[in-house]
Amino acid sequence: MSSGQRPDPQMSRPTMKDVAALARVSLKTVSRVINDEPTVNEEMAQRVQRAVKQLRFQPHAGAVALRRRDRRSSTIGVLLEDLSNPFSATIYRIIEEVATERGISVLGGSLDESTAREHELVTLMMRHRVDGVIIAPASHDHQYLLRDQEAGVPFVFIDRGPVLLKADSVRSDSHKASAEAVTHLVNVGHRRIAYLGGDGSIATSRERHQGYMSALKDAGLAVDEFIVAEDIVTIDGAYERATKMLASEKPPTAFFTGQNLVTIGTVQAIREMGKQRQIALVGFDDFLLADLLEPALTVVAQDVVTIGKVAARKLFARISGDVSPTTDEIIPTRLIVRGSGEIPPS
Amino acid sequence: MSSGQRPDPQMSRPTMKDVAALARVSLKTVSRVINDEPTVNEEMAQRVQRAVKQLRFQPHAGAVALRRRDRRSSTIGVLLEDLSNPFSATIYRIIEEVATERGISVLGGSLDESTAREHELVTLMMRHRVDGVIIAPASHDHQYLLRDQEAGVPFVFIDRGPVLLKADSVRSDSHKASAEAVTHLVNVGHRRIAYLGGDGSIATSRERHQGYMSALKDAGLAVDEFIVAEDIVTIDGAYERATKMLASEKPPTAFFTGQNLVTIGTVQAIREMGKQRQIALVGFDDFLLADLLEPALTVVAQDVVTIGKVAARKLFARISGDVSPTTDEIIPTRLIVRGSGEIPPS
DNA sequence: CTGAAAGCGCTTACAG
DNA sequence: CTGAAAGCGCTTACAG
Repeated sequence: MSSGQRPDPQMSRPTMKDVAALARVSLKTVSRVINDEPTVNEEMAQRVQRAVKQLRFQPHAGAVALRRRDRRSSTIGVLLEDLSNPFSATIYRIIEEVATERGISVLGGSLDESTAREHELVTLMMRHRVDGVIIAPASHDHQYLLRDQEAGVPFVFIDRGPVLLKADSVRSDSHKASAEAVTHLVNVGHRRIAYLGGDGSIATSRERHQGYMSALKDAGLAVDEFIVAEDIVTIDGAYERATKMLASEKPPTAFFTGQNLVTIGTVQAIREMGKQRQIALVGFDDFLLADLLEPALTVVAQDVVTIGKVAARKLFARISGDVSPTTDEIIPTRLIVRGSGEIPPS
Repeated sequence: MSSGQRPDPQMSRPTMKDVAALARVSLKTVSRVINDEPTVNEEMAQRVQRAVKQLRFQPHAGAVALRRRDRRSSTIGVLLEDLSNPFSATIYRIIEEVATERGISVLGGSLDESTAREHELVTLMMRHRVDGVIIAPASHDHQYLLRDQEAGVPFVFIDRGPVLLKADSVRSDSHKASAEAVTHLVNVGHRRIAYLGGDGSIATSRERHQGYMSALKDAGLAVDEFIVAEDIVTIDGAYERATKMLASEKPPTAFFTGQNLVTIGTVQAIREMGKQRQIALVGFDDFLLADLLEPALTVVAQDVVTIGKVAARKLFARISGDVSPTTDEIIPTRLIVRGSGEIPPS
């Protein structure tokens, strides 16, 4: 019955009990040494250290979490839109960085704009008793998180704020950034500026659309619904809409595109008509190679690194017991002028 | 002392005990219902179901794992080079997909080509008792994993094979793909083809370099070390080396670049000298927008999606008890002809 | 079919 | 300073 035997096909790993036996001390003493409690006899401590090394003992994180007073699992959950897209991937990476420094592991998940998937993944995270969650939600009602919040799990919202829930959030000012981009085009002389944006049910998409609208209004320009599209979710979709607009009788002289994929599809459309030197374009979100296109792409860029860092720090502060009022951090965006947005109307 | 009370500042979550009390059955019966064991009286089962709903009970994954005979934690570890780069991010996403279908959570980590970080993160994963690991290793000696392997944790290597360890692996044939790319340039008429590659200590980089060498040899061409660089790790580094080569007395007429960032830096260098219509270029790895450059980029593309899927399936097969001999899956690459690789020497 | 007891691998609270 | 007992939230093995 000693744990040195292996009844299973798979060898069992050493436990604290094995360490205690080898070091000829009690379980509790091993626990003390492992957790760096100072009140241990030097000689015993060394025996324990040696036994730990010899057995290559690694404490079972699950068992530790189960028994600890604070029930910390040393894991956090990070739920983003799609970990394969550059925005989500960068955010994840930054959070991972901050977490690893603290010995915390990260459970990651992609929501794909699906409320159902969000619910599933949150449930899964809760079963794992993560210490906190950073989420770019797909859903539009976050009351369901209240229960877990009250159970002590902090949630930090990223990119999109919480709805019907009080929680910290970190994001860019989409409205202002979009207005800035459109105003930039107005200043270059454009009067007929198209908007192509992503799924209008997403808060950030709506804000970008509204930023476009208010910039037009401020410039005294009327909105022409024919050159406004806010339901584009693929590169091809953007390509088609942009092509249609450009081929119309009254084509736009400039585009503001509210999302990465939309920007790419629009570039393709403009390029295919050979109009890349006539039609202006400003895109939301920067991406690798944007500066290698011809003309290079003018964009409003989010400060993705800062968003991730601020969110991670906020989460860890909450986990460490920070109970100050929730905050809504707005991270500044930056207009990067590269050429495509400075083409005057012809 | 009932768990309905909350001595802590943070409310405690309902446990199976609470469910049992509310449903007026034993713990074991609740366990049976939750685990879909069939031998439960219909009426009791319903009482349990109702109690579970009412309390919004979620089983504690850690406690379950601790007690299960097989000790499954329902988590896997995914350790890749850098989750913010498109290759790693796509792989992660695919694995996540396959895992989520099975109710498995994914702990992700970036190794950044650091052996130390690899060791740390593997240790962390082992503490969490992950059921298996998919790893694109930074280290060049994987014996240290033997212990965990024997303890029943399957490892699937991705992108790079295991060294001094027997384990499954899934990757592209870097050597063959590179040779193909270089031969393509030879067939276009090039006799002076430069190689710019990433960190030569990485196995895949070495294979790409060797593929370049053997293609030259097959074509009866001599190697000129001046136009070979295999220690480039940044876009700027590639830019500088390419610029230097192009500015030399005997510049190359074509480039084969062994990695994404290197390709981008080389494009910048060629472009800045205004030679994008004279100098040919084939890159290893495809990327978004490669087809929007002028000329569009010819690349050898890895089938990232298949690599991820095959690795994930292999891991889950192992976790489910597959004990067949280890395999080394080679996923075919594809030469995508777009223009930059078909420019003849001038 | 149902339940009381034991125990997974640890930490806690309490004696000595 | 050290250790024996209890218990975290579950499943297992075993009676009834």
